[in-house]
Amino acid sequence: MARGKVQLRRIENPVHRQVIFCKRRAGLLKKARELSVLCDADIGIIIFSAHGKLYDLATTGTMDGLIERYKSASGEGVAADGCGDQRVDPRQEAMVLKQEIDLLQKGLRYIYGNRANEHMNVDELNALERYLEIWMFNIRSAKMQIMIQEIQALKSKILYMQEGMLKAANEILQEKIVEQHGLIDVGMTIADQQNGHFSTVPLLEEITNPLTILSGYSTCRGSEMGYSF
Amino acid sequence: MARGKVQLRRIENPVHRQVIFCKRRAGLLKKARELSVLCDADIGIIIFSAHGKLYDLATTGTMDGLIERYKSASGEGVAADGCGDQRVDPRQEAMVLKQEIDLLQKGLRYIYGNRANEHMNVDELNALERYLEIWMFNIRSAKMQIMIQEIQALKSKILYMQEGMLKAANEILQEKIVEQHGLIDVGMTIADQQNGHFSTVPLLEEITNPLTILSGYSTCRGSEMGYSF
DNA sequence: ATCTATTGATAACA
DNA sequence: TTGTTATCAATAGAT
Repeated sequence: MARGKVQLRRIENPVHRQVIFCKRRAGLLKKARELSVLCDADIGIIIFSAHGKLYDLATTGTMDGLIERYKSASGEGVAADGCGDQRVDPRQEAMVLKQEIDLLQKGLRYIYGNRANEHMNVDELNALERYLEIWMFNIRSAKMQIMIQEIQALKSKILYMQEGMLKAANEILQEKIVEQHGLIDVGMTIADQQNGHFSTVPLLEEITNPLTILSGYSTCRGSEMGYSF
Repeated sequence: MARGKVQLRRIENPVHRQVIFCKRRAGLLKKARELSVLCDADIGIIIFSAHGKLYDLATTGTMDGLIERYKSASGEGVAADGCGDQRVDPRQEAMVLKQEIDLLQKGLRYIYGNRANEHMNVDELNALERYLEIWMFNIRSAKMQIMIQEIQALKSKILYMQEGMLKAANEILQEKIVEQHGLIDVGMTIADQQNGHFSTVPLLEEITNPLTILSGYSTCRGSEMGYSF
């Protein structure tokens, strides 16, 4: 270091200690990142300051991922998960969710501009990308739901109008029939309306198809988010 | 450090990388111990070598203790878990984590328009959708940059290998020519090789193909955002 | 592993 | 916190 050889003992001056902590912590993390890059190693560092504040670094994936890897590597003899991976182990699910949260937080920080500290690798970016894709489909599905509701409301409203118009038309017809002829022409008039001569009215059958496609896609992982359509 | 400025990239020579890994790992752990003593901090370090071997350090207690402390400390940052962390029910934890994901989703909504309200109309959803598309674009761009760097590194490495092999092949040719014939056949021999009759001698033309394939592979998703190599 | 020439980290200061 | 500088510590390359 500089201007004085360092004594390997706790620094008593609190201000001095804080400054040294900040600088050496940065240096330690830099060294770790360098080692990770130079030698293709995966490194996780957890630092608690004297007051309990947490600082951490994970050069690969998330810290939780590294911790899991550590536990299996250090535990060696003990195979906690065993052979059957098919079962939906809640613990494992919780771990996955934690990693997803970690990823999203990192992504949010990435957006908000703290890019200096947060360097994401390709795997993390891929995971975040997949996550965002799922998110987007959830949003699109929600949008579709709203549109479907609006359309259904419009449809019922129009049906009501149609009923009213039919009723009025029938009344008029009745009057005319009574005036002039018999009851024969009434059926024809109704059939014409139901064949779609009102083109300004979107029908449910024409819109539900895209929604079906969306639902099918979103099941790839969307169900994990607790959404269903 | 010494006799040559260090390049912040993976060391290609395996022996060299192993030596550097050993030295810098020792240095990193030493730095961590110093920081721990000087500033009264609790530090845990997990290192996985490129081959998966584990090295670790815990300046206080055990690594597991630090990990537990890390989990509770980092968990508090994610969401208000104030009710107590003592319960270890994984299902409940999964529920909490799902709620945390929900919170993150709300955080993203906050980004796009500071709308605290739960319900979003179609226009808002459209805006959020566009925002996510931008986010994904940025992520894919970052990913592409990383991949481009890696590809360029591979290219230079392969070119270097090719140079060495071409040189070796030419030397072998020279020997054979001197041994067996005069200088008349030289042209023929070269021609034969270039047609692939000497399969043990990879020529420049034969090697560049895999490189092309690599480039093509990486465009499998990069092309979606308009990237090309 | 051990040994230096250099680079890199950083303690004190501002 | 951030930057500068004089020194010390780490280490790359060679043995």
